[in-house]
Amino acid sequence: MRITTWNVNSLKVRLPRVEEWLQYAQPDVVCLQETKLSDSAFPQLAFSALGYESVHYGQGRWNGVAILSRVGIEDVSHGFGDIDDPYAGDARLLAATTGGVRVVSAYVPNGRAVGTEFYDRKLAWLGCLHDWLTTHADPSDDLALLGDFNVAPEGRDVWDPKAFEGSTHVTEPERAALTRLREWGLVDVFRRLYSQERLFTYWDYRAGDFHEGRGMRIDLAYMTKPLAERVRFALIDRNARKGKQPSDHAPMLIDLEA
DNA sequence: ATGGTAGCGCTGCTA
Repeated sequence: MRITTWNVNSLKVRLPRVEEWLQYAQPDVVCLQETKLSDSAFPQLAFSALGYESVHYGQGRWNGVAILSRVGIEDVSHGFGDIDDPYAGDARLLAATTGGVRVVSAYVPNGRAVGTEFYDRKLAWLGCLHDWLTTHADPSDDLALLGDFNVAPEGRDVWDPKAFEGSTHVTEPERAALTRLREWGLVDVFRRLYSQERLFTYWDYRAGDFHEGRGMRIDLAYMTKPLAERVRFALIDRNARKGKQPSDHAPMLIDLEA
């Protein structure tokens, strides 16, 4: 089973590229972030025509998450449920069971700048994600949490650690929030396969960052240990960041045996 | 070179 994640930065603009990508990448499951659509504007029929069931959780304009699957979708839920969401009103979390796996598509708040209320609420949101996992899942489950985490887990996950000093995405509290997720029972399955630097998923549109190699690895696949044991291959599809009207993020593919 | 681009939507915000 091929499970994937992609921050598309507007599904309205990106739909032709997503359709093309579905046909050559042949994913079984796709987690999307930043669709920037309302549920009523979500192009369910376009995906259906390509053989995918889909579910979407969106408010329009900003945020928005979706899950596509060609192996069935059941037990859909969105948001943190009973847990008080520090970004209430934003559509940032969607879960569904597909192909025997509990799949979660997540769009972690950006945080804007250290010391702002947005940064504080980003940390709180990551705490809620941990609490939601501990109350809705078990480390022995086959669970995959994929999405745009807006945190680079380590120094090797940014093009130049010195350039990021004092910035969001690399601070100790953000990294500690991710460590807490892993300590509950999740594995960064891409990093487990590849230890080298410069394996990025995001490049700012500005200043030629993509072509200059100035990126970050902030789109992650966190899987419970039973599922992580089934990972056979992983890839960041940098080709999808090239050409006309790309997203600023590249999609990531994870192949599971059986 | 003290910046730059993209998307939303119509003025400036968000990333």
